[in-house]
Amino acid sequence: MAEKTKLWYLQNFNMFDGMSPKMMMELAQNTSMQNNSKKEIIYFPEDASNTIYFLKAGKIKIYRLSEDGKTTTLQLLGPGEIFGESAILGQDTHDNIAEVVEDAVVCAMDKRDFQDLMEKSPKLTLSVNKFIGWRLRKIQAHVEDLVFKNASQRITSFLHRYVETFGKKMVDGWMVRPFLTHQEIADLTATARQTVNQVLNELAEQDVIKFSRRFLQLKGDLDQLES
Amino acid sequence: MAEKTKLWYLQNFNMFDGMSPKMMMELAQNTSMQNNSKKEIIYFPEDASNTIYFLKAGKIKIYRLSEDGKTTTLQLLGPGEIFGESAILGQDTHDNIAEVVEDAVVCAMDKRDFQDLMEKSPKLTLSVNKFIGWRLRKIQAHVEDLVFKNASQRITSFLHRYVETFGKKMVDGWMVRPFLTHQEIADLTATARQTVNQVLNELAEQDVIKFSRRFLQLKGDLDQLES
DNA sequence: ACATACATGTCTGCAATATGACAGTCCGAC
DNA sequence: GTCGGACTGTCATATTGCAGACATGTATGT
Repeated sequence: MAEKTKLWYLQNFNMFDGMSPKMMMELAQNTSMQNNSKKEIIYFPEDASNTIYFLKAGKIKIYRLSEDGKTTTLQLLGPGEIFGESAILGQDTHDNIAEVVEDAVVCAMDKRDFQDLMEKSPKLTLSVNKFIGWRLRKIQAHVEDLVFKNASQRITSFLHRYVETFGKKMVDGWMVRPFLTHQEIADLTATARQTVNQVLNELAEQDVIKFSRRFLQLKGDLDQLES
Repeated sequence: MAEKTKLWYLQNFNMFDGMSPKMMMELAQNTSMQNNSKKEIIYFPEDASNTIYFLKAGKIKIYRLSEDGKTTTLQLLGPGEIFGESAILGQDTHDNIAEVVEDAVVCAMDKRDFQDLMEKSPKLTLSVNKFIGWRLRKIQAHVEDLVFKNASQRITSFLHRYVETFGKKMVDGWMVRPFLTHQEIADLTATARQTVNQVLNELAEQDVIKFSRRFLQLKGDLDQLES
């Protein structure tokens, strides 16, 4: 693949803001691309953690399974996000499952190459630290939600984040497309599928949202989805 | 304070393993010490995050309050652990409360000094990354526990970790001293004080543990405290 | 067009655990 | 040594939201 094309893939990651063109070229040389379609698994727990991934397009979920087959999703990631970061955090295996939720374009880089780059560029190291801090903050907020909020508050505030992150602002509200299945939302919010269904329909009844399998529309302002 | 003494304070942190004596001296120069007694608060949410802390002795808890006055403890830290790490992760305020649980000796270092040091020592950077990875793993496991385990499993497996981390191995089991209040355990496991009391007494009934306000004794092997 | 698998909608009962109340106990401060 | 506050032990009661059942709806491929 032409280096120019590779460069395109690496753009739009905040992490690489302010990097020299020379660095970016080096980055591009060490990167490989892949297209992954829905339901593909990028890695499993216990898989060797040698690679760090950059998500260029699509959505990825990071989740865990319990022994008795329950699922909990830790994060839903969109374009511009990094995953498989355990590779650069000194772990040699993954802890989670990474699965494609919407057809994705993923850049993969060997952890050694990335670490070499980090050594050369303190700026990059700083960005990485920021990113990790952000990830840590998000998961702490997740814990707080699980402990302090009830099921319908968790669902509502998830929808808030979902619309905020993935939605398009319209004159009269927001639109996200495609939408998730109720089961996916349940896994993200540690609730039951039936509860998600109920809350969703209540919100529609109150004319806050409108939804189908294909889309979620928020009528009006984001703060209507406050717990 | 003599640099030698300061050095003593900085020993026993895995993070500094393999650092050159010269580096260690530099570290020591930039470090200040403090003794904090039980119930003292080291920082609050929204406090400026300029300092990174090393816990030399005692215990610290990192926790959050909800609007309606509930508490959830994210971590209980013992000697050798780092906290306030948001300072080096690009956040300018803290998100949590850090409070002394058992009289503590704390080393504090300005984040700039620490970052300078990191730039000079790739080895330190690597250790820091490892530490952050470890922290991330712990909190992910916390989420998993909250979602997959029931109250009594959470309490039991917390006791497991508590004994493992802070206990002394005896011929016939383990001993931890001092013990926590039931409310503290409740906050750590997202359960109610009364539930903790009940589970604790059940375990005592089954002759797995023995406890009082002052100590917790595990009779026999750690794996008796498996969920 | 049909078959099949998957997703949604709705109800009902049940189990887990929080909450509130209150008595008894311990502990440190004075 | 005693007093007050905090911690522990044990109820009874309330509530939340999960689980199961099942009908309906929708997409996909042949």
